[in-house]
Amino acid sequence: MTDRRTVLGRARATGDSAPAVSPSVVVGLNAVIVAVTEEVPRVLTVSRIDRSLPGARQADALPYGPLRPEQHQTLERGLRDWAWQQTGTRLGYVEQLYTFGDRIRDPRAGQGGPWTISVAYLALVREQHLAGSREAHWRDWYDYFPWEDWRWGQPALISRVIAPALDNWLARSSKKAGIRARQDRRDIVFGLNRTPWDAERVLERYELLYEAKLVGESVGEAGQSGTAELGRPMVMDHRRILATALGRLRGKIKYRPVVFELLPPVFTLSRLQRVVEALAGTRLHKQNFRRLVDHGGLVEGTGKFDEETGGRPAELFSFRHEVLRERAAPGVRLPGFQSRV
Amino acid sequence: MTDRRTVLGRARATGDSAPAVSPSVVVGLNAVIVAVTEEVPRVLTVSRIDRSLPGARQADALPYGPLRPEQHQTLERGLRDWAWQQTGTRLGYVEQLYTFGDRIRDPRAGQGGPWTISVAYLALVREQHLAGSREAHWRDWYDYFPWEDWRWGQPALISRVIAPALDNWLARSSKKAGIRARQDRRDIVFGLNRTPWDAERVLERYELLYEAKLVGESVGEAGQSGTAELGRPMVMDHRRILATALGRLRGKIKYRPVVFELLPPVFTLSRLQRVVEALAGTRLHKQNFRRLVDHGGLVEGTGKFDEETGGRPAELFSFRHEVLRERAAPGVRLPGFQSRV
DNA sequence: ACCTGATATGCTCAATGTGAGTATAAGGAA
DNA sequence: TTCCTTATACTCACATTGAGCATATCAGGT
Repeated sequence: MTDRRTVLGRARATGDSAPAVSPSVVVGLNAVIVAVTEEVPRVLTVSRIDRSLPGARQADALPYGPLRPEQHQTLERGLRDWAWQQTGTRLGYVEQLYTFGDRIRDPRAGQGGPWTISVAYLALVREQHLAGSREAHWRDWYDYFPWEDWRWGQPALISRVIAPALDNWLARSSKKAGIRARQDRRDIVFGLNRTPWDAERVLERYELLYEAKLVGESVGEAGQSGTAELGRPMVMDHRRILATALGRLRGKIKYRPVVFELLPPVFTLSRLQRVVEALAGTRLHKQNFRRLVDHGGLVEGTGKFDEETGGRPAELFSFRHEVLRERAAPGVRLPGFQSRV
Repeated sequence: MTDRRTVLGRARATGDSAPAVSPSVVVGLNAVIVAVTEEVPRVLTVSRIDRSLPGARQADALPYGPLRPEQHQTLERGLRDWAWQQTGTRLGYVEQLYTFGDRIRDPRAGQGGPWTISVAYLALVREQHLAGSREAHWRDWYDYFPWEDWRWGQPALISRVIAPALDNWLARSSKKAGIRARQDRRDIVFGLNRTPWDAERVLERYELLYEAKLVGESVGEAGQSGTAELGRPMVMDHRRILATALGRLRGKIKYRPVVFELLPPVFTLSRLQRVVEALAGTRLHKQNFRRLVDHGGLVEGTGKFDEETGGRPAELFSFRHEVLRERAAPGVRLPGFQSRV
């Protein structure tokens, strides 16, 4: 108690009144820039050298840069700046995701070494060409998380690789109770043993694989079996950030009309549905989906038609901005899905 | 283009490979610690000197402290540490809220002055006595946001003070279109003109009042009319952080069983309902509420009864932890409410 | 013992929303 | 024309929700 009081005094002197400068903290800004082209959701990455890999190999990274206090007005503007400089992309819709700050995230930082805390953002853009940047690439985000795409049924990878590997992992627990706990966790996050698949648990799934040392980032120097299949690795903890973004986006489309940030001003309902399906990683019931967005006032027909469908021409729709005023929290709820088309 | 490339080169050299130290960034940790006692939701605050106020007056602040890289293992642990030192409270459930980082948030920081970015957390604790701390206080959070409590109908404050003041504000806009836009915004966030009240828009409401210079923090030196009524002010941007926390919590109780963090292990359904109502700021239909939590598998009866009710004794219930395994995202959905009891 | 007032708990019913399927429309290609 | 494809309309059973009525069980007063 006395001790607490003492420290409290210090806190007041240094912390609140005149913050002591802690020069060893670097604030990084990371951007998860998402677009959907055709049926595939993409994320914009740059190639970087990953010093934590043996031989300092090249690997994918998210556009990243440190906050420059003397230059950036706000965190978000700093982020837009870095995204523009590194990928040539002007961001539209941007939302803050999460701030990552474990010391362990950067292996270069030892005890007392420089901390990097990273403020990660999610940005949604319309599909576009890159202005000839050689180091920036649009990549299918399911390259990083192949187990997340259930549009063609449960990915074979899960039963073939992940489930056995996790069986192995849970057997490595010493106590009976520990095994039981690991079993539960595996079933919940991967939807095994008659537990339903929850599309939003992207981060939990990645972190479980990380803990079980099944993804490249956690394998370490020696290398281990079965990692190449489990998705393309990224620099440092960038895949964790990407997983956070994916999970958040999957949750958000259900209660906010953010999908339209990824679409041109006019679109067919089929195209809208394909974009939602690409993000959610599941199939939706077509008729019910139309009923939902149409009846729900999210879109309105333009009277024009798309002749390119190869069947009956589809009407072109546009987003009804007025819903934002009418309804409290409109989004594209996900009605039942069929894992087979 | 050439310019972009050039800067890009710099970015690689300094930003990614060996981050340049930006010594003028201080990372602060803020805690919004929430408990519910009886019918009132409370937040734990400390008294601090606010240099932005004339005469450097005392004002309420959130427990706050700078991240100490040499001492704190993770951001969250740093936060728990500060909360413990400043309020004597050990935190249980903790979740990251948002990272605030505008330069303008700290008026001491001029151009090139020290930036403070603040990582804010939401913590839920059970009601408890403070261990005799003289500067920490539990306060009714509706003291800060008196317009947010609709449990006894629409607060008189809204029609008496806020609506007229906002009428004044929208008339101050120069253009016709600007007035129309302000009108829409006012109606949406405050549920005026037959727009429904959306309990989650706490931050939007506070920011609107801030912009309209109706809350203490934005009035400035001169002082202005009608600010004392519009809630207790806080230091710097802490009330904005608090608004963020309240909105987030109101949203979260609907889809995650977090309310139980605020309750003892056993409780009556009435008490559970009163806690939810206190957070949501609205009344719920009693019978439907029980049907929801009971039928939904969130709670289970213990067979014991609370005799203190003053009527028929109420059964004591406890949280069913198994529900986390069974259902994807269980929460206490808010069925219809009656603004009058 | 009986009434009153309080709270708890059980049950009904209509309205709405959701999952899943069938039917029809309108294009192109064989 | 027929077949194939995609779009769009409609139906129907079932679950969920909003709202209210009815009954149960206590305390306290008469």
